[in-house]
Amino acid sequence: MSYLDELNEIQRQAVEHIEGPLMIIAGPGSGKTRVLTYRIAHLMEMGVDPYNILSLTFTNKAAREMKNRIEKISGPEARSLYVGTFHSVFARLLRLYAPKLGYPSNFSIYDTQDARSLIKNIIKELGLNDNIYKANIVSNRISNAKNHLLSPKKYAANLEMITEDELSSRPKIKTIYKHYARRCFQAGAMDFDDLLMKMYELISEHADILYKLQHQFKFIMIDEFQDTNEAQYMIVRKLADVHRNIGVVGDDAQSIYGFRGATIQNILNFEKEYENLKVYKLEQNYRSTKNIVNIANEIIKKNTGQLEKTIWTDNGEGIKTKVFKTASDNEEAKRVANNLQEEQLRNHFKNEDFAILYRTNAQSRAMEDALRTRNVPYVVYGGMSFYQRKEIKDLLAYMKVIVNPKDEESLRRVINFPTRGIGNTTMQKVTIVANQNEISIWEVLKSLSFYGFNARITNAVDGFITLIESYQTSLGKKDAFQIASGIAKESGMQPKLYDDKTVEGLSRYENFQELLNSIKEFVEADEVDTLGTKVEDKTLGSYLQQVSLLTDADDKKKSDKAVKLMTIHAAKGLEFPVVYLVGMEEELFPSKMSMGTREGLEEERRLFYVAATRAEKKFVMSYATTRFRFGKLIYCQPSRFIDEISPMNLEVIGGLTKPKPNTGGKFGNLFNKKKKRTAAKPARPTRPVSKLKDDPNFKAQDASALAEGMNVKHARFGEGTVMEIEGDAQNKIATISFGDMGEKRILIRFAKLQILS
DNA sequence: CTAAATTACCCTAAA
DNA sequence: GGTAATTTAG
Repeated sequence: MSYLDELNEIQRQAVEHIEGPLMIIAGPGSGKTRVLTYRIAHLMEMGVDPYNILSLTFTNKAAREMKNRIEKISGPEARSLYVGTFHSVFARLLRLYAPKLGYPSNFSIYDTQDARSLIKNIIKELGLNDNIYKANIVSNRISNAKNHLLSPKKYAANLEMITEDELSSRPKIKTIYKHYARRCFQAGAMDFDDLLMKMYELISEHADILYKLQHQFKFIMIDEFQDTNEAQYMIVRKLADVHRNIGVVGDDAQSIYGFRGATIQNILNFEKEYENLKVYKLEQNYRSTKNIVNIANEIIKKNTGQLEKTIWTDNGEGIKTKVFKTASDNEEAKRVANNLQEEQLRNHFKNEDFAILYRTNAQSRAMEDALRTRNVPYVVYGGMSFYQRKEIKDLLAYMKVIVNPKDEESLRRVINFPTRGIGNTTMQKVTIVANQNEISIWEVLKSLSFYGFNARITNAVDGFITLIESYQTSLGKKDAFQIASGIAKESGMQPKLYDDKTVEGLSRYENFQELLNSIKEFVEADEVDTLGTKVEDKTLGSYLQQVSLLTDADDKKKSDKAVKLMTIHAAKGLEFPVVYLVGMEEELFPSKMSMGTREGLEEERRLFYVAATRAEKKFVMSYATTRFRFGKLIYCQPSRFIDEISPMNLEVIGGLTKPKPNTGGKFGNLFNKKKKRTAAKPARPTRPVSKLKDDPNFKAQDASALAEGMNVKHARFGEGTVMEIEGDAQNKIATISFGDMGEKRILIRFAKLQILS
């Protein structure tokens, strides 16, 4: 049992814990994953059947890694382990038992976008004021309810929820929720939160299923326990109720998902609920320098009420953490990029040794620009991810409709894309009919003439239905790739994308092809799915089941040889030799939204704690005194978190960027092919030029731009002045005066004018 | 109905 | 700064 020798005393005790509940409080870098994996390997060594072990994580990546590591120790029998994210494990179980709840077993999964769009429709249909009932406020509310296991009925009867809604003058949310739930049900669809709530319903209402699962999962492990919400905890508690072999691993100081219902109560309850609980505290940090550990400790000390523990390290002192003070967001990005290249030259760090972390996804752009001009390869995680792109969602929607034609959101996406003469008015009428008869949109479409629609529309719709149904009949016979590539062509989607030769169009086509390739891989690969189990089933249904829960952090093709850019949230559980934490400004970090309450602010502090403890060797912070937000310049104060660190741990560096070294070819690489986000907008085919001169905002001075042979297509004044131009003035610099804003030097890029100074 | 042009809106993190 | 929604011209 050589693996036990790699552990320290407490780690070993935790690994050797077999029966009964246990809680591992694991500080950052304390070897938590190692303990988790070794414990599972050890259980198997002690004769526990891997089939009886369930291990839940928050990301697919963590699940996959865990499974691989166990397989290395224990061999192929590890494949029978049930390892996965809460969502993917529950989705898989729900596929088996969905009919018990009245759902089809090939139910669709609605992502946040789908859910929002449906809620928006419902708000409109109910005739509510969409200024008050904003889709994302309502959807957050519903999500919140589900995380607390409140069905529409329970919600309406819940005094607290109702009062809150009334106080915010949104008393109808309960009605919207009711409609939303019914529509999802009719569409045979579950949203992310349903995967939890319906799972709970399933085991609450069906004793036989509960019994079966309780006896299957004799040992249950939960990673990142501090991030579980009520629904997740209640499910697991029920599942573990017979054997009580439940092990949780977590760190209250790293609880950063309060916004999706995570509650520290789960850890506190856990101690009460399980009397013979054994607690193991892993306090030694093997990851970071003393400087970094000190900084993290200093910050977290400001929080009240945490579990008692002291994180310490035997590692070297390390260097002081640098803080860059810069004049603007772009300066900040340049500064970080320059420093990064300096570190590469002087200390031989590689691209993949760096992570740039930020509080909000929008901050990536400046960083991307700076890295791109220096030819430093990078990958951005999160934000507008691959699976959220329109072209990807559209193709997936076709597939989802084939598998589950009742899926309203997917059907809406594709019914008129590419255009086939079925417009908004038609769909509005169809929706009304569907609602009146309490049937799905698909069913209405199937008998349009019965409901009195005219022949032209009926024809168009019939064509669509025939197309979908022809693929439905081959669902059992053809594999996922055959169907996907077939519908891609036959729907006209692929040709349409192919014909678009604009820069964005090319990139869309590339993405589209990439999705098809990945489906091909899914079909051909003798591979494992997100749960790490071998997939024999290569049908479309099987593919869709797993793809709905993928994120771009799961993309194995994302390079290991690049600088990584991500939010702090996305960085949880990861480690990097050098970490830059950018945007250390009040209202950004801590976020303005969170500053109102003590709990909010404390969660931001924990977030800082997570960020700092990602770093092994070097931790660098930066802030800007001005920044563009929503296209507007704002002034920023340094984050209070900087003040909460004693100056002896920091080295503050002010001033402006040094002239950047020209590193063009030297670090050049073929690899960073990523396109500019603000990609070239080739001049549109001639259409009437905007009636700029009729615009009351049009200023005579702008005529100077026209005078230089540029054809102004579109102009936006006031905040963030932008003009779109036609012609070949690109990459030239012009001077234009803007009335009271004074003169501006302007770089004409990609048919857009950008103000330089 | 379709496609371009224009405006409105986002304002934190995500499975 | 970027997209989704709405308005307008064809």
